[in-house]
Amino acid sequence: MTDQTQESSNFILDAVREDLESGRFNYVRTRFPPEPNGYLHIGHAKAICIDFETAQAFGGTTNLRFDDTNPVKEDVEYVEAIKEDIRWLGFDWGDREFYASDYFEQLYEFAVQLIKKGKAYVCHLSPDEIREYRGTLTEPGRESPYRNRTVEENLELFERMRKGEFPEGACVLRAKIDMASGNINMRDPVMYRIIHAPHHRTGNKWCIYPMYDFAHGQCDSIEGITHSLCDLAYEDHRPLYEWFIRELGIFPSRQIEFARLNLTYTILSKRFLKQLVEEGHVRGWDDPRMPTLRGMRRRGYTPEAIRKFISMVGVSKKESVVDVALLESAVRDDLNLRAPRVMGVIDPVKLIITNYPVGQVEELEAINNPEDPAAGSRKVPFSRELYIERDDFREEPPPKYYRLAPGREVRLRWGYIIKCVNYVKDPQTGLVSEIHCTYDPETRGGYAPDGRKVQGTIHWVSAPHALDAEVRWYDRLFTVPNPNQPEEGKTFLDYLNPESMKIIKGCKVEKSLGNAKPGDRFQFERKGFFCVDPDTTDSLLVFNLTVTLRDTWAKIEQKLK
RNA sequence: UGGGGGCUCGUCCAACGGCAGGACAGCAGACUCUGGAUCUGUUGAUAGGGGUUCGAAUCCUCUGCCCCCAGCCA
Repeated sequence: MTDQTQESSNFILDAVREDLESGRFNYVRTRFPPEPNGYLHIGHAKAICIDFETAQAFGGTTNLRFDDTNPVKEDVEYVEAIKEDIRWLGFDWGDREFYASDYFEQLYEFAVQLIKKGKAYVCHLSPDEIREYRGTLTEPGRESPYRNRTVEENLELFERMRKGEFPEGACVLRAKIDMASGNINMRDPVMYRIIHAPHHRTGNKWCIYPMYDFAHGQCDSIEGITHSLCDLAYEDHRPLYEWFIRELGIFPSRQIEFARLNLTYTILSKRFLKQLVEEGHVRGWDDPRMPTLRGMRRRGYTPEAIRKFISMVGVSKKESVVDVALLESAVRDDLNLRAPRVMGVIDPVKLIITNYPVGQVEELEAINNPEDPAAGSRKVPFSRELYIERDDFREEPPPKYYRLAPGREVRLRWGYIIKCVNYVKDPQTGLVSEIHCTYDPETRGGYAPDGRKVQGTIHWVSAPHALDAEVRWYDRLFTVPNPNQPEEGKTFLDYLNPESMKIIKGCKVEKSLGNAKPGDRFQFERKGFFCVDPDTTDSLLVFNLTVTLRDTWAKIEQKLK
């Protein structure tokens, strides 16, 4: 019992604990800092969980801070979407919602402070020249000719930058650090650049904007963030993060980096996801095949399942690719406990019970969720004509197949035991078009009073009562585990799975689904978990396949081949 | 040939000088009115060499491999 709840620790939690014990900090505050330039995906969910849960573990709080320092890439549309997704995931930042742009004035003052200390200067080198002066990975850079201007001159120039006296690209403010540093980030990094573009929050108030490096750490510090948890990509930036804080003499937030999430059979790069949407490879940011939180939500994944998955993945500094099967397992595990069961026939074939009275209808009782007695039961209509799954009947059953076949018995879930006496084929297509069975009236509810064993149980719907439905059957978006590493001459697009979505029309589902609402989740017995899509109309139910059930028979059948 | 990181079952994560463990996946079985769920069992790993130590995945050292950094993006 207790081993089950064993507290899962990780290197970040360890570090925070040490900081508290050593007195480096006496409280914990983290932040989740998205740039409002796109939609959140499962990779962000990892960061969100780590940020919020690390703070929670020590009774601390987490700020939501939009890193809006580049007006040309950002939009309010995204801030609303991001907030919505974080809330959906189940995290609450209370009133601690901030924007880097809230601190533009303060940041400007910090810059002035550094200029006065002789630690920053205005540089007129062009972008190309800056790159050239920066040196290479193996050669040191050279100092800018503008590096040793007087404080007064720098102060004046920087003020004129702010006033808009220069066009974009004319000059930048740089930190004066070390052009020979092995760490390229320390070779006089740009602190401010000129962008004559309106900002989604500050409008036209500013035309100079701080770079990430000059904004992030200072914002952390201003907000009293103790632990600034971020991507491994920023490891190289930590010396700079600490340099600014030290030179400014402000609150010393601590940056700790962890490995970002990668998942098999998908991509999590914002740029590539955008390409999928814009080139029409998927139907939008909320396409159920997308690894975005909106996509997963529409697909039917629950926030609980996603959080569970993130906790199962763990936290480390090792770059890794997590098997998407782990995610699917978390989703099944969660849905298994909460999704009501219903009967839905994806690929229907007509079944006629020849000895059942024409016109007779019975209401049979079906349990809603065997995992949850509180879910109760419902009545499902039964009649002479049913639909069953085409795959649940074989003219010539393979070994170990224990569904319906000529002369064989099978149980209709919650119904009767039936026996196949005949079947008819469509001469045109060669497909079975009708299956004729007799039922055993003694077996109502599925129980055999004589104790005879009936191995197979199949799902069904009453033909005259069934509702029409469209099912969108999803598979992996890509055909290979790691589309991020294409072969020579290929791109991730070459690995798109052409069968990632199959639209199946003509499905038949039980009557009780008539009042299902978009977002409702069900288990179609023996098939999988499905979620009602917002495309559903009064006349047509549309379901998304969330995830299939484990299919042992499919494995057996595979082996037989 | 600069700087910063990383290498433990197929995958992800533990083990913090003391029996290499868990989850997912796989395999085998039990049970079952979902070939679901559940339960049981099981396969399977410390990158390599040297050293310290009673004892090393863990400490030291050498080697190898992988990732990141040369935006006026974040």
